[in-house]
Amino acid sequence: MTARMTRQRTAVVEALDELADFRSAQQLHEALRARGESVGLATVYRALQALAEASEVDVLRAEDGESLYRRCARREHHHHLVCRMCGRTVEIDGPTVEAWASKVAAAQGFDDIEHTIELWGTCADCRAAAH
Amino acid sequence: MTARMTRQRTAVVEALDELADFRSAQQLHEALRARGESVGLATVYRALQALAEASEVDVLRAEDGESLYRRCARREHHHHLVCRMCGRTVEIDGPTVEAWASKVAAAQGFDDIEHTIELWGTCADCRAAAH
DNA sequence: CGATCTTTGACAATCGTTCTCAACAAGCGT
DNA sequence: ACGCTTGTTGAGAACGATTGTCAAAGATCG
Ligand SMILES: [Zn+2]
Ligand SMILES: [Zn+2]
Ligand SMILES: [Zn+2]
Ligand SMILES: [Zn+2]
Repeated sequence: MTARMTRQRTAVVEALDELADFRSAQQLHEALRARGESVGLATVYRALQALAEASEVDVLRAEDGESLYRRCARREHHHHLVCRMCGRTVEIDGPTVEAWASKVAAAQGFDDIEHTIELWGTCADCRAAAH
Repeated sequence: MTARMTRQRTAVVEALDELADFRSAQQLHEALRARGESVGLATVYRALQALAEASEVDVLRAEDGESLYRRCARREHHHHLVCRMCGRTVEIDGPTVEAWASKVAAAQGFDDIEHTIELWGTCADCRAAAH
């Protein structure tokens, strides 16, 4: 009933901290394997899922539908500007947008409102690399 | 080289118009079958893909990753407030948000900026139905 | 009508993600 | 340190949405 601390779980968290940007489960699995800290793929998925439920990591969907995970600095609600190519991420605050979203939704009689606000682009480095 | 008008393609467009709200490819396929206008599932996917490329339909991803399609009234850029349960959709304009999004992204040196802004909720009818 | 050339559809294949379940190991009380 | 209990792991199967394959069907045009 209590969450147990295992080698695998700490390894996943370490990999997230080390990589810093939004990464897919498979990328993390590969990174762990490369470092010698082998962890089963299913276990990586389970760890990320648990971390997401505990709000320890943020999850977002890439354009192709793959889930990307990141350990953000703030625990509070925020959004992201993400590089499509390398995953580089900037955390974004949008007080105006938050207010706008809830007002618009309420005006239409909708409940249990959630919003998805993400910005995608190509970061300066990736633009340079593409020459 | 030219797009041909076929029974299947017009059937898909008709189903979209009739259903009005965001629907998955499989839901549309089922709706067509129910009406007797049988169309292959792969064909439904191909038709939706073509329509999306031509900006004739909007596509968005449900929380479970499934793609949902809708024939919106406006062709111009806009966003959506969607009922999680029944797919009921309200088209949303957000001039403030548009300005905010491009300013924030540019300030970070990102290029080719796109944004995802979608609102999810439970519509009045679905809330009532859940009694 | 006939030739051309896109489109269709049943089915296989892909791919991210979840499930299964026997082997394993944390945490705990002794 | 030693078992017990019970959550956790991992290899592989299963899943589900989507896409690829390719021979047969049909839209368009002269
Ligand atoms: Zn980049
Ligand atoms: Zn729309
Ligand atoms: Zn509803
Ligand atoms: Zn917009």
